[in-house]
Amino acid sequence: MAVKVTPRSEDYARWYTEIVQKADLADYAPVRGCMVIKPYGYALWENIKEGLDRRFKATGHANAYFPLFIPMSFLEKEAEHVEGFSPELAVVTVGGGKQLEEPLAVRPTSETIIGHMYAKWIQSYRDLPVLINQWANVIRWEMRTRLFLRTTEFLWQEGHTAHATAEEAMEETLLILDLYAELATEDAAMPVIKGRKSESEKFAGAVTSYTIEAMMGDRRALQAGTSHFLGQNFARAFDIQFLDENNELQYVWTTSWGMSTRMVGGVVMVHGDDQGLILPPRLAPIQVVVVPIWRDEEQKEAVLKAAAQVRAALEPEVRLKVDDREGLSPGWKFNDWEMRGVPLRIEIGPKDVEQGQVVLARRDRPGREGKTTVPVTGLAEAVRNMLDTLQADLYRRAEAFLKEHTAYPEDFEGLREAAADGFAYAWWCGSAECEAKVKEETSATIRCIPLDQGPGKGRCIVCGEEAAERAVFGRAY
RNA sequence: CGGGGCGUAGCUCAGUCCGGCUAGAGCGCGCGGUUUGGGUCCGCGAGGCCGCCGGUUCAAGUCCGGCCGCCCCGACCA
Repeated sequence: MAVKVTPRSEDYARWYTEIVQKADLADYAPVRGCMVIKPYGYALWENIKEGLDRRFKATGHANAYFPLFIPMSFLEKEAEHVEGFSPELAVVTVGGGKQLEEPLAVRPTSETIIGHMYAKWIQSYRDLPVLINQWANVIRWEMRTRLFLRTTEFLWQEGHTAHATAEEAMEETLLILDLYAELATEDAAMPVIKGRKSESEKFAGAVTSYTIEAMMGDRRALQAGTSHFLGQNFARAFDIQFLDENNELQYVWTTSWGMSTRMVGGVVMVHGDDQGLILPPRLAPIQVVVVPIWRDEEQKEAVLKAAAQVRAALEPEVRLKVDDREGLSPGWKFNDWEMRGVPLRIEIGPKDVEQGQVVLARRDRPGREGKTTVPVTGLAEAVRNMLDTLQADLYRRAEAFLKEHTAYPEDFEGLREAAADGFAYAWWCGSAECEAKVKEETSATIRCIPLDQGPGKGRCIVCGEEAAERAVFGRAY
């Protein structure tokens, strides 16, 4: 009965932090800015990971592993790259009790060391393309950290590819962006906007950065995945050259792309409510929880037997848990599993056993409204349908929310209002000055220049000059 | 790095202003009973270097100095 979480409307940041901990996703570690991902949170990450890994492999990528330590000199080889990352590097200067000859950076990302290796591996156009991904941890010494959203150490995948032509590399960059968007929309039920980053927001060392941007429950933007076209910047810095069909020496074209444990935070913030998490069925570590209800031993036996039959009917297709813990009331268990965001609950009591039925309760519809009684015969079918419906409804709800808080302002005042409420699509001339002015006056930034532009031209919402593109403005995480 | 807050039981905190004898509550945990269709109730119990170091004092959770850490808000970032 008692509310245990700060309501979202009262303090969104606090709601988020509390929910992540109370749903057992993560806990603070004894090191500043670091967190422990607990088994339940890790299981959620593993499902995201599997969704990505499957898609990468289906498109010809292979996993490999590169070292955690990167010689400092490597990072310094690409001018923009070092400038972008040096403020947040962790550096090892002592090893085995001795001062190191060359300090080692703990990888903040692996373009440099992978570039170094690619230079060794690539000789001929026959060696291309190289399509490698790695699952790894990285360290970035951030000022302010938040569980999952920005931690000093985080887990991610980073893909690094090398191609013979610019076209092919660009194709790869956009292919990956599509895979990210697919994971977000289909698995995480998270609507996203695919777009290009502005110069000021792009990855340090990239020619062009692409992103998927999602709207969180507080109407702020979360960059959920990025894919970079690196041109020949790293190829030149690391001398990655190959002989083409005409026996001419050329630099390769590279890409890099990443999605991180931040995505877990995104799932929490897109779907969660004041009762706790709401997990999309495709990603939920537990899709269905069975809560047996009994009064005496006789009932207990009958109910648990029915629960076992339900389990047998649903497993292994459905990830299911029977909560047969003693001494906890059903109501307590309901709240507990709601906090953890389990999409579907099956209640089985003596009455149900008697009548050959169970009660299904869907997480996205609180209380009695979300409950339906279904016969045990054909339960598997009903559960499968319900999970599909839930997955679709979660997406629809998030999409409606996104649309509701997206505006198309015509003037600067309108932009100010729209950006305070959510996302604003507006014409932008492309100048850094206009971009900076918006940031300064509204605290909103250009989240991306959407790939999906729609027709026509307009005038920059800031300076009034001709503008060829619309940008999406919003306050960001 | 700037601003604010906080370090006392596993958690949330009271006690600190105004020093005092055996350091408290609620939740959680263990045991027994009672309950179980939306966070049952009762009893008993375990659990503390009061963040760390130093100082003042007959006496420090409490006063003084220093240090460390964490959280929140801003500037940087997946």
